[in-house]
Amino acid sequence: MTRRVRLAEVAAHAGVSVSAVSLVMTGKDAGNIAPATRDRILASARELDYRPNSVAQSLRKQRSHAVGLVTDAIATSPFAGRIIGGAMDTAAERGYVLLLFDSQDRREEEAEGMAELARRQVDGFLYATMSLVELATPPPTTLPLVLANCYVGGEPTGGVAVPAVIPDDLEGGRAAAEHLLALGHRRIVMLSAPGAGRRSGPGGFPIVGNASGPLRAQGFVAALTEAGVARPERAVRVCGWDIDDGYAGAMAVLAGADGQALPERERPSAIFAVTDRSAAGVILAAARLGLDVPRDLSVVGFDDQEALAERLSPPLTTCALPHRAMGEVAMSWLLDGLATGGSRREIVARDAVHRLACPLIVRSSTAAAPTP
Amino acid sequence: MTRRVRLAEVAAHAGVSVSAVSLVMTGKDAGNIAPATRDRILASARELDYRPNSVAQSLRKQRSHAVGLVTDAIATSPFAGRIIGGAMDTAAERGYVLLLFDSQDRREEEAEGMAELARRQVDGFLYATMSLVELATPPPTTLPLVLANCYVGGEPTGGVAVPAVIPDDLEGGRAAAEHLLALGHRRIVMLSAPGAGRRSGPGGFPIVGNASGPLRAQGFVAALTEAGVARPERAVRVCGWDIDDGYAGAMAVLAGADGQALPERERPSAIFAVTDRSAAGVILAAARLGLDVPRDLSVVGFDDQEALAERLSPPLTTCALPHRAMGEVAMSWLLDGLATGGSRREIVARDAVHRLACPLIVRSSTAAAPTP
DNA sequence: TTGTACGCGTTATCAA
DNA sequence: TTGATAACGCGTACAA
Repeated sequence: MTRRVRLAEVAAHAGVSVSAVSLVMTGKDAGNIAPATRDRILASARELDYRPNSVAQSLRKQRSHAVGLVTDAIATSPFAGRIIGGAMDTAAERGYVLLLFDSQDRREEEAEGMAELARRQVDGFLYATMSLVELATPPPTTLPLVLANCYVGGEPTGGVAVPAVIPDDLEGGRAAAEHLLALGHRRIVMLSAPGAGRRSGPGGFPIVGNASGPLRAQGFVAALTEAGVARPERAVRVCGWDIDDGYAGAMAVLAGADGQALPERERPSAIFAVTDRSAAGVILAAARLGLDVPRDLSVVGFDDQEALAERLSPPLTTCALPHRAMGEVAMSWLLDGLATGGSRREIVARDAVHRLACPLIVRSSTAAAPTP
Repeated sequence: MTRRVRLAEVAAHAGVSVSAVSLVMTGKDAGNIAPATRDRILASARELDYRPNSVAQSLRKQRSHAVGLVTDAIATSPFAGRIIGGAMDTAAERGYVLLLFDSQDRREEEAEGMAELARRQVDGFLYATMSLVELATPPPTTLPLVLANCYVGGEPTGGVAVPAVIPDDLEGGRAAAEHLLALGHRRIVMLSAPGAGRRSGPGGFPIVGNASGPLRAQGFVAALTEAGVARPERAVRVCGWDIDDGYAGAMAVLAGADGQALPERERPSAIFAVTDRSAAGVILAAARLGLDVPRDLSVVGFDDQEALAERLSPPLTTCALPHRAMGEVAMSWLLDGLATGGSRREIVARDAVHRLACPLIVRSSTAAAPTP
């Protein structure tokens, strides 16, 4: 165990004062320290393997260069962890480190978790959620704050909005629908998922609920409406987020009471599933019914979930959630704000909520509609 | 923005000395501070909302009560993030906070990432990997260290082994096989995955590779051998980890050259897939072939992956990877070690590598073998 | 029982 | 161009 080397030891080793070493280590030596002295100090530092103690630096400079990463379940979620990757890389690039607090959906613990991190003198917070949710109230902190994958609904609290970076689920839904329409599909069903249900733990700040299902459906309906499809709202069925939900939904739509596939004209030629998992259920249902994807049925998913969308048989056409980009952009905003003074208001000076595109990834689960 | 309150301000407010406040705040007031004074101090602290500055505490006490959580891709992985959950809860319970560094599989960055955290004065490290891997060399640090979901292969370096907590994949594989055998299956195929391929980035420490596939296969073969099944090694096919791998593997085993399902006696009555994802592919293949699960084919997976195993149609019988427990146990070891002196040797005093059971979760994808 | 003084490792100010 | 010294906020021996 190599002992920790203090700055003072480097000074002694090089035969100079601590301030000289400090100036050199912080790069403020230009015009202050003779090059020869500088080199001697650097040599000593290297030889002793000196590493500045950032705890002491934080105390002295009143800046920790650490930010709190607070998440609801993201560190344990199937795929949204990419937000962490983006945030971490961006932070590391700029010399920041991440203090993690994941409430694992016990929202009432978030307040004390954030308080603990504040006690640790984090310079600001990134608050990220597993799925797109509307928060009824901002996370409880007075430190600089940026949201990722969530946003504060309603009117700005106290006149100051909380900056947020979220995916553009609505446009994603529209893109998915337009892709199918362009392929000639007209009998299209969307398997959606329930929207906002108000939730909140005791002592936790309230959230309004998952918002992405309805948004995707809204974009879907808009596209169908513009294409002149009659009564597109009826094409939306509210099922759920998971494989079994997609399976059940597809069965209900594709099969008759006898459990056999309906005749081609009576069943949809394409299904837009609200998640890749749901789409996996659809593909499974199609297989059970003897329907070939994409010949008999086109399927579009949403999320571009790792190890799923690309690996299905056939590989799934889907809308990619820009998780990594959300992490990067949100962290950039936060650090920019910290650099230029740190007041939350300055961060907000940009758009309060910024939407990132969900690009459509076309794979093999979609094909032209059968010609009538 | 409520200004930060220092201990000195509390002292002034309560009309006492700083040391009195300090004694009370650290709980060392018994027999030192008059109860009345104590209450006055507590009242002032509450009123001013005083929070001890842990940066200053760390500097003074030379302990940060922070540990570095270093991961290869875990924060961004489909399911292994449960390790983080377990580690975080255990740490929080004991007043520790987590500094996150995720290399996102860029192993050459781990050394400098850990160095940065060491600079931040973390008291120790938890090193966790996404999948069970054998490391050729321990992560580069002299601080107390515990591994989760990975272990250092070969002889202990420098005479001191690195403590590790890993899943017992071998016993899991055995349990899966025994479950199928108990159901009367004899024609069982395992769809395994390739094992250790030596990897390493420039400057990164080498790892030997993923070890769980071969271990699961080894347990599987052992069970079959004990049951008297002939040539069980031939029952293992090396495919891959993902849905498409399982799909292809199942097709190869269940279907003939014409793409139709083989007659019952010529195909396996049960398939053990190396992961739940692979098992999903198997189920999909069975559906395409018109085979019913579990009537015509029993399927067992491995991992108990969230939002997958339980949500498949039918819900999947599988071996649960004890991710959360690994995080908890590994963190407990680390913190115990830190408490009792902190030398790595003391942590090792327990077993160097501890294997956690992978309990079999029986759901609906397995049933008795068809009677001959 | 309370208060004083010093140290933790660093940076910033100011004098030499 | 350098070096001594005072903070940063807290913990703790030791003196009062």
